Amino acid sequence: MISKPGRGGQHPTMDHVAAAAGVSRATVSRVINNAASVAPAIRETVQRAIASTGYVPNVAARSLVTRRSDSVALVISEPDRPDDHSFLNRIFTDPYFGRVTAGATGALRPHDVHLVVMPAEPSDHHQVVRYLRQGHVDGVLLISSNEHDPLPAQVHALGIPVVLSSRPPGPLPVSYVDVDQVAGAELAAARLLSLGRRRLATINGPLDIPAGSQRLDGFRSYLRDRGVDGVPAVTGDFTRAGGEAAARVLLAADPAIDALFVASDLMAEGALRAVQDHGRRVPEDIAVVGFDDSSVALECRPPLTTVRQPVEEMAAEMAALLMAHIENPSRSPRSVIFQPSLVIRDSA
Amino acid sequence: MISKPGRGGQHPTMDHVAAAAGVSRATVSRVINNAASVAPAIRETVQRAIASTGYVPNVAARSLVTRRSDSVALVISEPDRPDDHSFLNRIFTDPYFGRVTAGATGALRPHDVHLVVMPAEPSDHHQVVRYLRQGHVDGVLLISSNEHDPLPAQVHALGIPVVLSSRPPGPLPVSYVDVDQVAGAELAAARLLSLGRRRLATINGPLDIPAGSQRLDGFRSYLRDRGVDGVPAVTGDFTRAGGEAAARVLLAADPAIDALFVASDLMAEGALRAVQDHGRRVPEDIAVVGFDDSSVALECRPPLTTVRQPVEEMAAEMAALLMAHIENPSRSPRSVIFQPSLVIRDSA
DNA sequence: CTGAAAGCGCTTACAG
DNA sequence: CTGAAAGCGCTTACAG
Repeated sequence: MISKPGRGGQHPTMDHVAAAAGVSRATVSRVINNAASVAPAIRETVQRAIASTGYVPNVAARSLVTRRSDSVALVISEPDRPDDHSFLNRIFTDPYFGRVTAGATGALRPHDVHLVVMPAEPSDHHQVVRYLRQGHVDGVLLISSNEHDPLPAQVHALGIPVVLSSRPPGPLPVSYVDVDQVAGAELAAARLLSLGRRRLATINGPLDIPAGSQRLDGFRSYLRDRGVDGVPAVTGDFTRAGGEAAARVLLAADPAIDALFVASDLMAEGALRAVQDHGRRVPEDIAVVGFDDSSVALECRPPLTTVRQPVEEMAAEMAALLMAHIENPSRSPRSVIFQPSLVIRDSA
Repeated sequence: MISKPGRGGQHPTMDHVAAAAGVSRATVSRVINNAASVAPAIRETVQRAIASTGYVPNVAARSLVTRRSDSVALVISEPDRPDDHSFLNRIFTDPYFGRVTAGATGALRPHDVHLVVMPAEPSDHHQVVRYLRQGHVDGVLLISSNEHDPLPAQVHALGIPVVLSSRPPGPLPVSYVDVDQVAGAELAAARLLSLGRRRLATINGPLDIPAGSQRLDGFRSYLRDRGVDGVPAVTGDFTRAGGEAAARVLLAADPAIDALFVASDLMAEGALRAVQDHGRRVPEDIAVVGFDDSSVALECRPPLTTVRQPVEEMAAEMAALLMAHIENPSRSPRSVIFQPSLVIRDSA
């Protein structure tokens, strides 16, 4: 007894089907893989045999020879935080990552490729790399925003197809998808200016991640070019609580600000609260523009005017690029940059 | 320096390691799988050979003989909705499913088992079943709340180990994890009564799912036993918008209600808005109790008093049960019921 | 404690 | 268009 029979009885193998159809195993394989060269009559016989035996291919055996697993990893590489009670919880309840997962899943489905979602704190990197090396997946979608994250380079060194969610830190010949961060910040600045606001402030994301620094730079330099200088900025951590705290700091320093650009909707939701707790109305006293157009923008009171980032589409594009690289490993890396747009609601 | 296996380059196999270590392939296999019977000196030699060759086992080959994939599916079976612009989006940004995913991922990690997350609308059932039959995974965690969902029975019929997130509809010999829904509703009712409220109302979940009907029944019968009858109820769909709409209906019917039990925090957040839009204060005019203790409970204004359901722990327990069933397929199915608790914050 | 050998269930050149 | 045969890279009874 080499191995115990499969749960629920023996599964039929390709040999059973071949016997039932009176053909060779090779022919059954060709029918299953839609090889062109099977005679219609035989194809039909085989299909009937497949149906009658209830045959389902064994994926391990197939993978062993094709060297394809038909699955792909979505690695979400995020720094851990001192106050992180639960890293996994933060990742899996974050609306941004949720949208990414939804977009990637949807795009992969027509390819019959499945997604293994792997949140990765720095301490998990080793495990992730080992997993990828073992050939569990055909490629990886790597969500990494931190400039100093070593994972993109490590994954690339594995020689496994990979697509990043933003420009790689340093010269890595790897495909990536991004949104034009600067253009997005400019859209926000222009809106606030057009509303006649001149006492602007901003809550930016962490400066060691491009989405943080580029949105800040874009916002400030657009304003500077139009004569608005010295715009105060406080750094938040892309969480609701971080946005709320940052807004308090800003309000304490200058209670008279009349406009606020917040680098994410989640932070904007927190900021809205701080502003309102401070007794100021939105948008009458302070106009607020967020970034992302995630579902929280609609849940805010008032509904948030925000810079829309088509996250699901971007994730779908990442998946499409990855599939192309898997299909053709010598394909040149390329980047796809999405243009953001302004969604005007009630907050500005 | 280990030579990296370039694109198209050969990964070393077990034979390479065996040759490098001067032993047989079988011995290398034993070292890798921690078989007890390897002499320490040989074990060490083999380990050095593994390191120097950069060998990593091929998982497909291993799976083919062990019949284990070391991954598990998390199937989230949900009805689609007429107004569902994006099913995937709804699933992946739902805080409840996020907590489930986090809990399961964390519990599986020590087993070195990975999670394939599969949202499944009714139209996807066929695909899901096929995926499971192909042996991609060793077992399935099935999140299904709808009483008429055929998937639990279908998956069970596959003979693959499965653990459900609630009592199966009908007599299915399958393990499941649940929270004591009735006890939770009673906790809410008792709290509201203890606050002196007598004009109570409730927003319940869909009645064709146990979490919907049991919370409603538990709430009403607890009150009835204490002389409070005819409590109005409106059904919501467990979304924020659904809760808001339901609260409006309730308020229109009886503007004088002084307490509200809402069957999920997400719906409670919506209800809070409707109540406040209606010019009524929480908790002064209307006390509100939610259900779940998800992160949104803390984000509400005021922070929500709610019935805590330890979702992450429950998901971890599901994972533990599943691993046990995989390890020992003849293990008897069992159910594990968690007791809810009341978390008192500001809304009641 | 270790090795030779069989076998897991497929796919795919290679002939015919 | 079809089949016989080799081979993918492992694990594991079986002998020694």
